[in-house]
Amino acid sequence: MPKQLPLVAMDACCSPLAREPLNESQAVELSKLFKAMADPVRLRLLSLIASHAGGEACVCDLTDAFDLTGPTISHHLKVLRESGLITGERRGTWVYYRVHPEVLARLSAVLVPGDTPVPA
Amino acid sequence: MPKQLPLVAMDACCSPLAREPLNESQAVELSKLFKAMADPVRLRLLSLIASHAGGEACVCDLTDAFDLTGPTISHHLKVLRESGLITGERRGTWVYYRVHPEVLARLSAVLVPGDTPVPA
DNA sequence: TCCTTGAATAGACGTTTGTCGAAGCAGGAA
DNA sequence: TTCCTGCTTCGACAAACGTCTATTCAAGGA
Repeated sequence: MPKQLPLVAMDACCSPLAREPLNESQAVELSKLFKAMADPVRLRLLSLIASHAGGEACVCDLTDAFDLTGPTISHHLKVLRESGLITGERRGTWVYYRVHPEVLARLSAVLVPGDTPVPA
Repeated sequence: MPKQLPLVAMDACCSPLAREPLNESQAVELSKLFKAMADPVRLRLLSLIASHAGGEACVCDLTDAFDLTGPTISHHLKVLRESGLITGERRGTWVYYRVHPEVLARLSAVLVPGDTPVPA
């Protein structure tokens, strides 16, 4: 319901870092993903959602895990959403988030030399 | 010679994100690595070094690839060094950098569910 | 010795980011 | 309707970040 944004993440990107030098736009795309993960709170949010039973977690669960205000958690969730790493869906009173594992897998593949060249 | 700093990266960290929730200190450690990679210039530097013949590149090669001043490149290399992703060595007039592939591999493993639990 | 060149450090400056309190919106219950 | 609760948006502010110029250091060559 927060209207899924660009989803830049999906077409990001690139053969492994060590195979050939990234060009500038590839680097910009990739850096958006890394930027989204470059915060301890967001990493924990991601991990909480990913490891939660059923593959999704509601915001209320997430907020309780931190000493931060609601708006701050909401802000971090928005950053993760806009980077394409998670999606949120409202069901009745609560909003549930789940991760996009393919995006994490892509990112993972970029870091190591052995993996998929770039499936599409 | 720029004196290898903490190398925090080596003991960072963690079973895959989706296996169990990261605790706070794990998240802080991991976020340092992601922060180091959360910039297009640093990603390209990393990629240039990793993909360079012989596995190393001298600063002069790197500087030429960007429209940025020497000090700026030097600053980014320092960030990468302090995160443990690369090392620099002076040989005569030039300084050569190489990446630590194990650190990238660790990071990669954290992102996907299937991989090594956490070898130690 | 002095000079030149490659690289790192110091300090300044504008931009981005993380956090908050206050206000707004969406659903459900009375 | 009105009220309450869960979540998001808005606006502000301090801290962190990326870039620059000027300076310093390190190594070699005259």
